Amino acid sequence: MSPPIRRIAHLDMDAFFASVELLRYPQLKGLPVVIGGGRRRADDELLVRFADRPLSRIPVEAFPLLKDYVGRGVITTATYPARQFGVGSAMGMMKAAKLCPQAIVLPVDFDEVRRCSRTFKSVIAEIAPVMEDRGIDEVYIDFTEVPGGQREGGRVLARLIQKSIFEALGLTCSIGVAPNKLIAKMASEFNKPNGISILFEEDVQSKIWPLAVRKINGIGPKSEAKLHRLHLHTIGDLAAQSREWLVDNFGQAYGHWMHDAAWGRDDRPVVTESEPVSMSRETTFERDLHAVRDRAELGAIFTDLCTRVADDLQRKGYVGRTIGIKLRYDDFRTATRDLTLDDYTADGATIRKAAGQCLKRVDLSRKLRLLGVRVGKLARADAVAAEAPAQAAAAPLASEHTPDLFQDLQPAASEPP
DNA sequence: TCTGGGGTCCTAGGACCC
DNA sequence: TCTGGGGTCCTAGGACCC
Repeated sequence: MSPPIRRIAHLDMDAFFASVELLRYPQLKGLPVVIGGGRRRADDELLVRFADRPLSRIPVEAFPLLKDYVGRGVITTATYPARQFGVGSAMGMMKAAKLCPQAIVLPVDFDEVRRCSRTFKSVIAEIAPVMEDRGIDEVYIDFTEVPGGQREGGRVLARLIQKSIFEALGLTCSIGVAPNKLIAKMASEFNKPNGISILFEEDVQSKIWPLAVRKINGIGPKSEAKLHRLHLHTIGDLAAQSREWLVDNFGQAYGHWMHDAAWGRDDRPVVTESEPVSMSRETTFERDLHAVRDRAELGAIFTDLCTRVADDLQRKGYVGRTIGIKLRYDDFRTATRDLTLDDYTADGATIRKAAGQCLKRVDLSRKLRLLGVRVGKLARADAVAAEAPAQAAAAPLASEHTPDLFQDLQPAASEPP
């Protein structure tokens, strides 16, 4: 018997956030629906107005429309009918409203989406345990050693997984099965929605090379633009370049990676467990704020962000040593500052104090549109407590700060730019 | 009317140590 | 005193992904 051939699957839930909403509002099936944007639930009013009937009986005409949307949000997902109009993920809501004003807008229901995410992943794990989490709606699965994983190149197992997820949730997904993660990821897009695509090594030339370079997971808008300037458009164009030429133009690491990617080579394993590196909270304001003129408001937001990161750390059992801030100016430039402490912390006041130090080192004369707080260099709280019990116990800083203020930033803000 | 929020990884310079 | 290096940590920014 010959050894099993490596078969890796990539599974992507179809229009996940939107599909989850359609479970609740089946009357919207087949219509252009867009998820995302608002801070406030756009359907709140609906739920009050039609409190007397089941959600599935709320008339379609009553739903909020994209043309009435105001705010700074972006689209998280669009249903396939909405995509027909050119609306897509990460697009600003205002731009989308121009393309498809009649689309229905619904906010993200994170709790429900997370619940569905856990369910579909546990359904997969029961069938094929070597699974890598790639975010809320995607996973890689190693089919190689799964009984039946080799049949028809993986198609039989992929079908079983699709069917099991549909039975558990009523949601569809698309699956690509290929010799590695890189090709599987591209393959999963071939037959969307509710599709399966099986690729082998020998298909790279015919199925992968004609695709745009941007289809490679790892080539983003910047690299795409640079490749276009060099007159390279397809993955085949990329594969035709020598390794040396790519290294000369894109650097050691990226150049070698690009060459391998273009030839469909990728030996990354499917990783079933990983530890977080950082945790952060950030928020874009409803209107741009000024460090001095809107001091009180900013101070409250800043303290709240620190508190929320601290809660996240404590809830998940982590502590961190590097505290950082991020701000985005009204012209969309981004600045970050960070500070590494001697001791690990998950304490809101300690984080607030360190973040306040960071704030003093950044230009605050321009208006801000976003503020964020990050904690990095994470370690498990129990591991650190076991190593240094005396330090972990002491937390004398909690009362040092009044809860409002952005007062740390006043001196720097009053200096000339 | 521009462009969310949560992440990871890489690069590059300077400090500091051996 | 000069010259040369290697290694690690810290910091800032940026590309990319979901």
